[in-house]
Amino acid sequence: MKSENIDNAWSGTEKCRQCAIRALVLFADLQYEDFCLLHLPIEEITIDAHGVLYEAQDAPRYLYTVRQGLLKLVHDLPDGNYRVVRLLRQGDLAGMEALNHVNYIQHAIALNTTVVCRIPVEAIELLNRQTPRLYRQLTAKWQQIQQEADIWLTEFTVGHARQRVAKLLLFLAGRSQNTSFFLPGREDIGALLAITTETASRIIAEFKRSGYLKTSGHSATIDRPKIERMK
Amino acid sequence: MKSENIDNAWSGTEKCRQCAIRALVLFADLQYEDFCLLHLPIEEITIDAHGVLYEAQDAPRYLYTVRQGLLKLVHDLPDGNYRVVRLLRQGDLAGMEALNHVNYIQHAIALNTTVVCRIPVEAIELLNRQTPRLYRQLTAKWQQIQQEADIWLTEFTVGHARQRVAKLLLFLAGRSQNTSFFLPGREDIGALLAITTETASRIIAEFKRSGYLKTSGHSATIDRPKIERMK
DNA sequence: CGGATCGTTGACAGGTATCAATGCTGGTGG
DNA sequence: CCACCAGCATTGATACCTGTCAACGATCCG
Repeated sequence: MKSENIDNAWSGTEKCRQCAIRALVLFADLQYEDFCLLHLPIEEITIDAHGVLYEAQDAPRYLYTVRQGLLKLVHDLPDGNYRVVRLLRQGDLAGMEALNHVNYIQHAIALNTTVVCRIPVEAIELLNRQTPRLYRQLTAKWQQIQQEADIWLTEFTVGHARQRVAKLLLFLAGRSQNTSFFLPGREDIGALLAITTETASRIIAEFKRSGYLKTSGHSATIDRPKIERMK
Repeated sequence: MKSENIDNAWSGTEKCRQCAIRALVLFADLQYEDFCLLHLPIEEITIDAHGVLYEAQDAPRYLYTVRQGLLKLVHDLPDGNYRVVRLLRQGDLAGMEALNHVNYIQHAIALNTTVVCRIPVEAIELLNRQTPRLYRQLTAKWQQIQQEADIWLTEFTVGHARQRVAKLLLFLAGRSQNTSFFLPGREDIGALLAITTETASRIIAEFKRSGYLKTSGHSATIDRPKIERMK
């Protein structure tokens, strides 16, 4: 389920400096001498679909940067159901609770094959003590999370089920044109939008019949203008 | 609408040190010498019900600590409706976006008479450069906001309208027993729970008829066990 | 006192949840 | 390689809930 490619500290650090998505992530502002302070290993971890990155109540020892793939943050409900409270993709951070030594609040589960960088909390804390340049990125990430949570609340929990599904599809399709994206299972779509699995299925099926959406396995493409009009 | 009691920097600083809710807020960890670094005025502002603390798109120059009262963060929707994305009360922070020099995202509006401390962003930034002791509180607050947003999402947007109203009442009543609390107008309740004003009204009225809820103006008390059972 | 705003209630239509049955498909083992 | 199975997706029937539109009562404030 979880296959780790372990690098030693040095090569991990070196990889961080050369990271293709560095601008997106935590270490964007760091300079050469800052990287030299990183003595704890940052590991790149690959998780298969349905694999668990961490569970709620796990000891919060790591912070994760998503390099590829899609993760869901799952909040269990007392009645046995669950709600997906966020989707994480390239450049997003998972497990920031760890920085406050609070247990993880939700489960982080991969929807498709996902690659993350696992950063020990102590590495962040150490770096924070030595250089001020990390804080800006940290607070920026926090605020981004907050902002996205608010958008989530106003986009995905308001209006009729058809409109919510349309918005979700646009979110999943992202900014890229004509490229395919990962379409979650109907149960997850339901948990994302606070609708039932059956309703999610009906609407997805309807979109497919109308030609607004084409799928092949979990890969999908949309007719963007048509979907936009349903919002 | 907005009545300001302006203190000069020194007395404001002195008041911060002696603040009754200091443990709840940003300056909990600060020591005497840290307070001496505060050269910018922190003002205490009183806002009447329906008063506006700030509006989305306002220049983000201040951060606010809620000392008393209740604020709603309002997100306008394209269709002219609005959604309340958070409620702020004693010890909460409003306008943390300002720390990242991002315009305020929502409107902050008082539900009842509210007292806040207005802290200039530069004061925070200055303090951050001089002492590391503020960061822990700041990140703790960010994380609290994130966590509450997720709880909001799972509590207030899931289940039937009756259950949502029950959860909201429990939230508003807080931990205190038998004390009255502020009950927002039906339109706000609707915007909080993603239900219509009419549905909110029906359910509140039903709770009142059942004796689970007693109101007098905007002041209310609940029969906690009964309400708990409706969740 | 009167008007404006807010809260309550009714009737009805439409949407969604629920329960249940039937297709579909990818993966497994013979 | 194929048959089979388990899990997922789809679809139908129905009841219930909520949104919508509309009217009326209550309350606050000038």
